[in-house]
Parts: sequence; C-alpha cells; structure tokens
Amino acid sequence: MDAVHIIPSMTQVFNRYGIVTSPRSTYRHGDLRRALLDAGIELARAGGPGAVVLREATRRAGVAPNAAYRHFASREALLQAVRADALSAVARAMEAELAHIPGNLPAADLARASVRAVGTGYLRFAMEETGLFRTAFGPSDKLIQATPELPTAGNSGLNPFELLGAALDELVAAGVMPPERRPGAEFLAWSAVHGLAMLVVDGPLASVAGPQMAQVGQRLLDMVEKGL
Amino acid sequence: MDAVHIIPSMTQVFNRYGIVTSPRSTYRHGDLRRALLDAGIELARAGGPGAVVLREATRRAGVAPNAAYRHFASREALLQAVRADALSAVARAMEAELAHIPGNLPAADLARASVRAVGTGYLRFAMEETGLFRTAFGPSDKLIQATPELPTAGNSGLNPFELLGAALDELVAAGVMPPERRPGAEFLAWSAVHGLAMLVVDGPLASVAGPQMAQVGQRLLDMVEKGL
DNA sequence: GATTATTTGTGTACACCGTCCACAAAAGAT
DNA sequence: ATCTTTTGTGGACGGTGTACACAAATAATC
Repeated sequence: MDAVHIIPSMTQVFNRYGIVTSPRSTYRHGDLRRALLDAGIELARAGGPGAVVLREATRRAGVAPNAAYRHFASREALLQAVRADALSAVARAMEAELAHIPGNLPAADLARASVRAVGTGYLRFAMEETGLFRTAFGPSDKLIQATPELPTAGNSGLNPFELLGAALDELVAAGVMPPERRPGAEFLAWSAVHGLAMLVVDGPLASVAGPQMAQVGQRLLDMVEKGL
Repeated sequence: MDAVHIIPSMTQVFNRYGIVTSPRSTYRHGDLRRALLDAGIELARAGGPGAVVLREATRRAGVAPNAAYRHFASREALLQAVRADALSAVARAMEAELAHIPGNLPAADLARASVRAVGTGYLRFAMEETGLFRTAFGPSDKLIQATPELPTAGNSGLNPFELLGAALDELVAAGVMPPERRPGAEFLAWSAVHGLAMLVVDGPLASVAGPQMAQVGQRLLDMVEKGL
C-alpha cells in the first residue's frame, strides 16, 4: 500500500496559531486516537479540564471535528482518557519522590519517609502541573476507575492510590502504625494532602499559602504522621 | 407611579418546563438582580457551578438574556455572587453545628468540640448541599474575597474561615494548643476537611467513603485534633 | 484480482451558550 | 413638559458539543 495519496481537499490547513500545519498526506490519519489524546493532554496541561475542547483537539490533529467521534464517544470520554494519563503522571511524580529516599534507613524511618514522599510528590505535582492536576481530580460525570483500557499507574505498576496504600502498609510492617488503624487510613492521609492541594491550586488559599507551599506541605505531613 | 403597565409584547412567556410564567406586568422587573441571583443559586444547588447558566437564569426571571448584563458584568460575575451566597450558607451550617454543643463543658472540651463542630458543619454541608458546596469551592477565574458587596458571613457575622479561626483561638485560650502552633493552623485543619469533602463530593471517593461519611469524617477530625 | 463490507474520515446542520451592539421603554431630574 | 439616565428588548456573531448523511480508504470475501 502506498502511503502517499491525493489530498482530499487542497485547502491549506492552519492550526490555531495561523501556522500552516502540513495537511495529512493520507486520507486516514494513522493514529488519530493518539493524536487527539496528546492534544487533549496538552490542552489540559495548559488550561485544566475546561480547556479540553473537542473541536480544538481535532484542529490540532488537522482533522474535521466529527472525526473525534470515531475514537471517543463524547468530549467527556476524551476528558476521561486525559484524566487517566494525568493520574499516571501523578503516580510517576510520587515514584520520583520515593526514589530520592536514602537507601540505608531503618525500616521505621523508611516507612515514614515513604509516606512523606508520596504526599510530597502529590503536592509537588499539584504545583508544577496544575492543569493536569486539576484535570486528574476535577469534577467529572463518571468517576474514574482503573480499567485496563485507561491505565492510571506509574512505572511501578501502581496507581497513586495504591502507592499511598503501599507506603501505609510499610508503616504497619515497621511497627509504626498499629494494624487496627490501618483500614481506611489512606482516606485520611489522602484527604489532608488533597485538600491542601485543591485549596492552593484553585481555591481560596492560592495567594495565602501558595508561596510557602513547601513549608505548609511539610507541616501538613507532620500533622498526618502524628495524627494517623 | 402606577405599577401596572401595558405588557410590551403579548407573547406568552414560558419557562423551560413549558409552564407559562406570568409575564411581568411592568416593563421594569422590580428587582431583577435579586431574581437572577436566586435563579443562579437554585441552578447551583441542583447542578453545581457549571449549571449556573446566564441564559437559564434570565429565562427563569422571565427576561431577555441581555437584561442580565445590566446587573452582572458577566456570567462569571453572577457565579461569583452565587458563590458568596453559598459561602455564607456554609457558615450557617457551621453555626448550626456549634449551636448543638452542650453549654456546660469545661473550656478545653468546649474548644475541642468547637473545632469539631466547624469541621462537621463543613462536611455536613458538603453532603447535604453538594451543588452549593461545589459552587462555593470549585474553580473560579477570580478567587473570592469577602467584600462588603458580596458578604460571605453567616448569622454570627463570621465567614467559614473566620469561624474556624475562632475555634482554633479557643483551643489556644483553653491551653489545649500551644500558642506557637497557632499561626497557620487553619490551613492544616481546613485542608484535611476540605480534602475529604472534595474527594467524596466529586472525586474518586464518592462510592468508597460516601456511605460512611459520618464515621470517616469523625475519624478525620480525630486525626486533625491529635496532629495539629 | 474484482467485488463487497467495514472502518474512518468529511460536510452540513442544529441547538445551546456567552456576549456585543443598537434601540426602546420606563423612571428620574430639571 | 422636556431631557437624561436606567433598564429592558431584539438581532447577530462566534464558539461549543453532537447527530446525520455521505465518501474515501482499507479489509474481507468470492
């Protein structure tokens, strides 16, 4: 099969910056789903969930608006896919933080450091990738759940929630946390960190706590560690 | 001035349910700003911030879409006013919870109960008035600040944040919390409670923690109390 | 290899939204 | 009684998501 075909319409294709996007040489796109997803991720990164606009994604992919519907049932479905990608980015941010823990710590300290690393990664991601963070945890029609089709895990194979759970398990294994406190503990820890992130990212604490986020974040993790 | 005038157009006015809304008997509305705000609040209550739609508010007020612009500079401005109202509803929910504290407690217990009441009111409001809660704390172009024009206080004259601050002050006054820990403590407490509310209200914990919200909430408040 | 079926694009169209502009009616000021 | 300001109406524009019909490219089948 020859890959070069007549362009269906000779009208030039411009992207939204007015720059000529090379029109596809084939009528079929190749991997439109991927292209739309990438465009969606870029939009989310820059402007949060509200910026994930179907028509704009198709524009960036150099394709008619309706083409999107061959790959996503709706705007919400595209957003869902972007969300999954953002979640695995959160997981990778946590893993990066976990990788910085010195290797020669006693088990109890290691466990505590792991919990902190998970929380710190979460907060760091919220600050550095605000758009993606808001997309990952912003309001959605359907709540996201890890499906084989939409993986939310990082390089370790664990998604953010599972990474937190693993760190808490370490805490129990190291004898730092009594086992009877373990069930449901991820809800508490997650709530604290998530709340701070949300309040700073697009809540009323943006100006107040934003600049000192690192300090406030560590103090919040102190509270979690002490109160869990 | 006679209040009854000729109706400018005899076309019947329908609201979106198809029910005939009595057309205004005067060309001027009377208090359109209030009517739009009420409509906006109702929309927010039912569907969160995204449901606050200018045209729908004007429809409910029985008025042309553009009339709204005589009272609100934009949709966002209307939303801002709704948000302020929702915030004062949060404050009232907290005050209702504070009012249930028995009056004969020792100062330390009273202070602790006050902090819990503030948190419980917050969580209760999130569960019972989800739409308003999401509107109050959802993403906004401009972060809301208490202005005389848009009051956010409850019956006590304090807004939610100030109510929390007052409760924490009690904690210090009663000797429960060392004074050096007081500055910034509202960020920590607020984060924890806010996070749980958000995760349950339109986050991934809706199905997991939603049903046991009361228990999880109290356990979260235990953590805050112990860890602050 | 020619014909058919299936996938994946395009084009047109609709309803809805926020918002701008010009105009008209009511109310207030002079 | 006239003029000015406020507050409503009407029409229009560009943006969105999405439904429907059609066309091109690929895959399947005889």
